[in-house]
Amino acid sequence: VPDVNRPPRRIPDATVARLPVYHRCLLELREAGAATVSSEALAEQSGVTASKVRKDLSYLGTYGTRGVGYDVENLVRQIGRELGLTGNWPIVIVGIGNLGRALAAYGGFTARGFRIVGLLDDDPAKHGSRLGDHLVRPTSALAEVVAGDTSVIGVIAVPAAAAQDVADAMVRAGITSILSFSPTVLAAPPGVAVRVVDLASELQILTFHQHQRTEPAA
Amino acid sequence: VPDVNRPPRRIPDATVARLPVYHRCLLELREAGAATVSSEALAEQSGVTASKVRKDLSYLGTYGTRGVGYDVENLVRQIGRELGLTGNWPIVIVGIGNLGRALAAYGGFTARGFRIVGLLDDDPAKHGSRLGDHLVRPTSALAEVVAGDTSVIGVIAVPAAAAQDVADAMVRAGITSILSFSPTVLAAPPGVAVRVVDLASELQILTFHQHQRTEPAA
DNA sequence: TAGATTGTTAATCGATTAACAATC
DNA sequence: TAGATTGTTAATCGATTAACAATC
Repeated sequence: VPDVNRPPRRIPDATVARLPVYHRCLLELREAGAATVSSEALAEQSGVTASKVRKDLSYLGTYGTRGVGYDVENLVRQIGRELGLTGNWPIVIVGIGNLGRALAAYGGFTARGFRIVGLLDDDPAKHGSRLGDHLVRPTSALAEVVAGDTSVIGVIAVPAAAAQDVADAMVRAGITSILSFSPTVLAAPPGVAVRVVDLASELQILTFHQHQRTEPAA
Repeated sequence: VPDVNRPPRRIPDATVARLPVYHRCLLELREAGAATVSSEALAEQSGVTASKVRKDLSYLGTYGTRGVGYDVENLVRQIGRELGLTGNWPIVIVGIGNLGRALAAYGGFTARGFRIVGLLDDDPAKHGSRLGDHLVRPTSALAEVVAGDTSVIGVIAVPAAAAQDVADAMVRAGITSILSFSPTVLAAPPGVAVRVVDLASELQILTFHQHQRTEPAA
């Protein structure tokens, strides 16, 4: 009887955050016809160190071959499996303003395995307007759109003042993964994963460094 | 002669990334009429721990009062000063597709002290079209728009395949801070700060956790 | 004075890095 | 076999946390 191999499957957050980058680079490498890739080459393309690449990949399993490198096709599959990239994640976007419209039309989501299942907004003037394959519907349709499918990912692009209400409604509808572009902290119960991308904060982090460089002797 | 106070002005990256959040919360608190705030209250509103708030703020200086808390007005000013928020950072957006248009119209940039000085795109069909106060111009106008002003922040929203070329052009034009929404790693010389926000990667990090929860015994 | 809350310390935790034995 | 490259170790670095003396 072979030993039941129970790997300590605890992948560090920092590693998880880099897996999508590796995945993207590997897709490009495959596209370019590469059969194998070394940690050195993948590191170069991903903008990290080779040491980091090897350590990160070692958390997933032993997929490399010493003296050779990693099989591109296999590594794409393994990282995709780890990230749960089944190629078919439903997303619902709430808030069809400038940003929501841009997200709805963004080809990058479709290309990376996501499909929109609903576009919601509470402005009656927007209801019924068509965006791609979808009609804009009221936010109250959230439960209907999700329909108990806990794999649906909620995307929030409403003004900050409305974001918490939308997040609450998403949680009530059974959503457990939320990506918000509203510049405000969101509270959510333990089982719900929330990521906030604040575009202005990203710029402000840049101004900090710029400011440090231009006025070094503050 | 008073001792020349030379504080070890090295602020950790993790702290810098949180300063915009504190700043935003403090603006809200000020709006709500709060004169002072405790680390506990600011932590609650910022979604972090009180210990973290105090440690972070201690890197900036000694701005709190024991037994009382922090003066909201003063803390807004101090964090703003640290981030270099002069209320007038010029940004140029290259790539006026869905996302670029949304960014150009995004009120959050204006509200947080940024102003657009140029909208550029290499599609001739877009040239001359008006977006807010600006006409869309060819990317070749970059040097002219920047005009040697190294405080200009470059925002990239072109397809991944074109992003490195745009980044190179920005660097040539004298830009030293770049925020890219193109899903690709960007190479830049040492003095140039680059941040990449990859929208699809953000979703993929969520699918990892979702996948872990739904298929715990992989 | 008594109660509240900061600023800082020290311990812990997690992430990065360099080095190299293992091995293809 | 010789050269290349992984997987892993151990050291280092940076960030978080809890605790509490200082002090308003």
